[in-house]
Amino acid sequence: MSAQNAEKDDGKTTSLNFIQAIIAEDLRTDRFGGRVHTRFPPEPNGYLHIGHAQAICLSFGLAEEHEGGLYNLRFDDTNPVKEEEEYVEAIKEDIRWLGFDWEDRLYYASDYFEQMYKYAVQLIKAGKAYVCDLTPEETRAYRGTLTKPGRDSPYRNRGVEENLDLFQRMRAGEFPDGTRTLRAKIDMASPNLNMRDPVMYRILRATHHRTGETWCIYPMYDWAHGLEDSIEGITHSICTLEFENHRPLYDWYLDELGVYHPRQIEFARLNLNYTIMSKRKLLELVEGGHVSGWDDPRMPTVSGLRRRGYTPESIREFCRRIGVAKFDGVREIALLEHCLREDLNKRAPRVMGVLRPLRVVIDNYPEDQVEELDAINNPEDPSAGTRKVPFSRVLYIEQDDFREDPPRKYFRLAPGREVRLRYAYFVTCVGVVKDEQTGEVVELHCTYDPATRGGDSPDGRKVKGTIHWVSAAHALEAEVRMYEHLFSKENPDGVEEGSDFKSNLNPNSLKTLKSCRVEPSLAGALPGSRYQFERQGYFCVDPDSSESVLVFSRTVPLRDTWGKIEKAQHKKK
RNA sequence: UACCCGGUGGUGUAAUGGUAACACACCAGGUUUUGGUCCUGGCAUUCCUGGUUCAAGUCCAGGCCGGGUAGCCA
Repeated sequence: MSAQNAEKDDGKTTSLNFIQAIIAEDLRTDRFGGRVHTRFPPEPNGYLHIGHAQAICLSFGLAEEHEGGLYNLRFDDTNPVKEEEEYVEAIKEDIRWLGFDWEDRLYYASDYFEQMYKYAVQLIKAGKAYVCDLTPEETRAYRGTLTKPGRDSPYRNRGVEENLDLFQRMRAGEFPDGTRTLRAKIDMASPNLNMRDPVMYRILRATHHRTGETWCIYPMYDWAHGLEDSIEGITHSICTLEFENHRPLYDWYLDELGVYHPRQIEFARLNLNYTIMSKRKLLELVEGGHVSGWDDPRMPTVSGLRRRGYTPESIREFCRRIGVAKFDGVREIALLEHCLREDLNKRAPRVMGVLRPLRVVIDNYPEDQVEELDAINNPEDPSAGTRKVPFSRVLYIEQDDFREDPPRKYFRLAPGREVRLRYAYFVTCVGVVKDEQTGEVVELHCTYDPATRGGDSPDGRKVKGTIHWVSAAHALEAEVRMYEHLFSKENPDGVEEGSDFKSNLNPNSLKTLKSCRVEPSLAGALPGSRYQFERQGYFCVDPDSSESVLVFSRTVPLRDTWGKIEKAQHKKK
């Protein structure tokens, strides 16, 4: 066994991803005293999405898989103009829902502001930081460009005493916003622009959600982040690829200060096809009314996925399967949906629900008779047991399950054809009633074979199709929201000149079906509960449900082999 | 035009100098009281050119292609 491979309980050797390999190496060389301690550091300026979920699963998972490993939740609240308490609570709820427990290790960057200030003073005293009076515009001009080196600020060589005095007065609120900054004295000619005397503190008067008006100077990300990691004793600070260019600065600050030095490791953030992940664009969808809110079931937010009916287990499994790398590729949402179906198949109780009802009268079934038929709750889980479903003379079936003129390979109901009503009887279509004006099929007449009760034919006669149904007199009315991908293009950002991602919004991403009928066992179903509507998909009770109306979201449809056949037939024509 | 980082089937991930594998997707078949699940099979891969080596996806050099970086955002 290689030193970089780990042995699991089952004795199988599993390969390590590149981060696990780094950690294994650090453990081997005793770089951090045998510890593994990670963190997830969200800025409380928006809701978490599936990309954050991956980052959480990664960072927290890395700690969980090591004996004694720990993980922190830390709010990186260094920019009061964007951050709000509301987001803090939402983020905590989402992470808990995903199944992680940070115990008592909840931290805020703002808790370290005083310590950070002291560290800044230390750097000034060491001649490694200075107060700069350049305006933001001048600062930009002095920085140079990607190909041209920058120029030293005229304030770069102020004396230590003057810097100390000015910095203290910045904190005391003597200067207007934006008039001065504290900068690290590094190298204005560095090919890495992050090293061209980066700003450490800016003057900013804003009410901070935790520290209120205590501060009018706030630390910049690069200065703050490594200190936060250092103070908390983080060993491996996992972040996304765009911070790779910042790592030299992360290291520089910690080295100059001579403090405990965690290791920053970058990975490729999650991209999903048919999905956008940018906070800014998601916000635009919310504010533009293109979705109902951050928790709209079409949103890739954790709260949206939750409302859609996703299970935390399926999301964690997805994050496990996509792995982690430095290659910035695009994952297929089909894999997420596969993980979802796999989970729901095992646990979701089956029920019958008719989305687009078509009335069926069983001509030879007694007028007032009602039978309670046995139905299996979950064929994948015998312990889920059975339930009773009422059957009577007038039923509803799915409009899609009848064709007056059935195409090849269509196994469902058609004039003269016999099919099985699931858990009930074999029925044969003997009559079709149409609307005289529109020609639309409005009612079917069938006969049933009493010998086939429960769905088995004693004479061994076969039917090609089994369809679902509900008893008209017993069914509950329900609203069902049929969701599809929010975008109709794999890459929503791929657009013509002059147009933007919103032009790729899928006009069919939500279709609301108002007069659906579901079996009576669903009475009182609680928001958040998930079901499989047989032959159709997985559905979740929406919080919009009330005593009087059940509202379901379609979480994900079942695989649809017939749909594929039909599509292929259309193509041929 | 500077620096940093990448490049393995359609998609993503593995192979850690020694038979290029796994999952999803797709296609075909079987089982089935869900056209679901499950089972079987198929498809198809190391960016290019050199070099080192008995042996290179892996190491080296050069090229090509892609991404990131010029906030007092994170």
